[in-house]
This record gives sequence, C-alpha cells and structure tokens, in this order.
Amino acid sequence: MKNNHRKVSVLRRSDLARLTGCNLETIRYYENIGIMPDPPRTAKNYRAYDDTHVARLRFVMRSRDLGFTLEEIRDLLGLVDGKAGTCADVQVLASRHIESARAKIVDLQRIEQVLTETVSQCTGEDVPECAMVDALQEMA
Amino acid sequence: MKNNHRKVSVLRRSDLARLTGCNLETIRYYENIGIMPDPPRTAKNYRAYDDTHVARLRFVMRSRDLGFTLEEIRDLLGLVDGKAGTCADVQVLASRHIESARAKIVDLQRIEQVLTETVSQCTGEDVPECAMVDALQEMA
DNA sequence: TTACCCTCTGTAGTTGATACAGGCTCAATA
DNA sequence: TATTGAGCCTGTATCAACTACAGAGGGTAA
Repeated sequence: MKNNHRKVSVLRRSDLARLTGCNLETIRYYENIGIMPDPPRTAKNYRAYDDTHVARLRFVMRSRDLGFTLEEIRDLLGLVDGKAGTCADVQVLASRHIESARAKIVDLQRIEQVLTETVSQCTGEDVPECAMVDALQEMA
Repeated sequence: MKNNHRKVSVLRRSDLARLTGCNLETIRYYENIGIMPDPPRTAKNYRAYDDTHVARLRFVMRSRDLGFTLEEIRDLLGLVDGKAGTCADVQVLASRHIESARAKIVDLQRIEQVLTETVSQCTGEDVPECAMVDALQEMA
C-alpha cells in the first residue's frame, strides 16, 4: 500500500482532494482565505490532514453545492465552531437562499417555456427566416 | 427638466444605467467586450444612446439574471441580430440554451428542496443548536 | 468665479477559483 | 547507486464578470 511508509491516518493534500472531490489547488486557496485551518506540517513541511479536515471540507463543498457564498459558508462554519450565531441566524440565512432559488426557478421556467414553444415553430430549414429570432426580440 | 439642454431622446450613460438598472461601469465593460455596440458620440465625446440600446441592455440583464454566461448571451444576441445564419442553425443554438435552462432548473429545484426540508426542522430559537447545521454536517 | 456634478480614459481590485513555474522530497527501478 | 517520475512546496498569473478609482476635462447654477 502506498501509505505504508507514512504515519497512520495522516493525509496529504492529494488525499484530502481525493476523499472530498475538491480540487487540489482549491484546498490551498481555502486555507489562504481562512475557510480551512492551517494544518499541522510534517518535518519536511508537508501538510498533514486528518478526519476532521475531511469532515470540514465536505461541509464546505456541500454548502457550496447548495449555492452559499464563501462568506455565508464562513458564517455557517462560525456556528459549527460555536463561535457565533444561533439557530435563528442560520434560519434567516437559509430562508433568504430558498427565496432566491425559487425566484430563479420561476424565471427559468418562463424562459424555458418560451424558448421551447418558439423553437417548435422553427422550420429547421436552410433559410435565414426564423420564428425564434422574432420571439427573442419581443422578449427583450 | 434636466434634459432640456440635450437633444430629445439622446441618453447618456447614466440615463441608460438608470433605465435598465445596470451598473454604470458595467455598461462600459459590456461595450469593451462587444456585448453592447460602440454607441455614437456627441461632439464632446459623450456616449449617445437611444431606445435600441435600452432594449438590448435589458435583454442582456434579464439573460444574466437567469444565469446565462456572457458567452451564451453573446450567442443569444447573435440570434437576435440575425447573424447566426439559417433557421436550422438557430434551432440548434436555441435547443442548446433550452437544455442549459432545464439543467439549471433541476439544480435549483434540488437546492430549494434540500434547504426547505432542512430549514423546516430549525427551531428558529436563540440557541446555538441548529438542525440546518447538523444536516449539513451529516450530508457532508 | 467657485462649486459641484457629470463624463471620459486607463487601470486596479474583487470573488472564487484554477493553472503554472521553479524548487524540494521521496519511493521505486535500472 | 543513480536516476527517473511522481508528488509536495511556494508564489504568482490567469480567468469570468464585474466594480471602483484616479486624474483630466465638460456643463451648469449660485
């Protein structure tokens, strides 16, 4: 096994990347901006991660997938760390996010409908006249 | 009226910004990258916009709100300008945009669902324990 | 005339990454 | 043992899509 000559449970940056699906460089970026803590280092200055880092980075990635900004994630992490905030704060943050997601869905559904209806009227022929173009003009 | 000493229907950059809700600097940015055309200039080198610029910028902003990239918006504008070629070409391009819109809807619906389910378990109280945070940690 | 706001240009900063250059370190193989 | 080749380190550059600023000129009103 590749890890045989390393201390048990010590993860390198590439291990953390593999275990979380996070890009290798992004890990360093998160460290730079304080989203991830500065990890302990080996004698040769290699970053040495453990399970807690895996859990934290997964939390960050999950939140990011859900569309939270890094600033919002910073706030969520603050709560996880018990440094600041209450359940009420989190609720406000999440509710705001739900509203913005719903608004975007409505908008997208409308444009999807218009585009679908209109493209169905395209002849698909090799001619310059097109119903699609007319419809887009009116939408704008 | 402020506009008394300017030619009727000539809009300055700030007018265009006000009428569309677009940031003043962003207008110049869109001009630089070719999303908005270089407008005619007054004798004193001021940009002179008209209704067509308002319509075009509104189209751009709405597309942007819906999560289209500037590259995609460039394509959409190509359709509007009739530069995209034949009806068949337009159909292909439009179908791709429909797919992209549908994919965004699916993503947003997933986000909305997860957030809604989870936030409904928040007590909303002034305490540091929060179901939202627990869920984010477990999902991670 | 002074004050103040508007416009112009080029350029720098922002967010959230991602990529690259130029050195070390390390394990395996010829 | 020497040498590959991968993987790690750092700093810095690049990207999209803006946003802001500095410094110069223009326009109007008290």
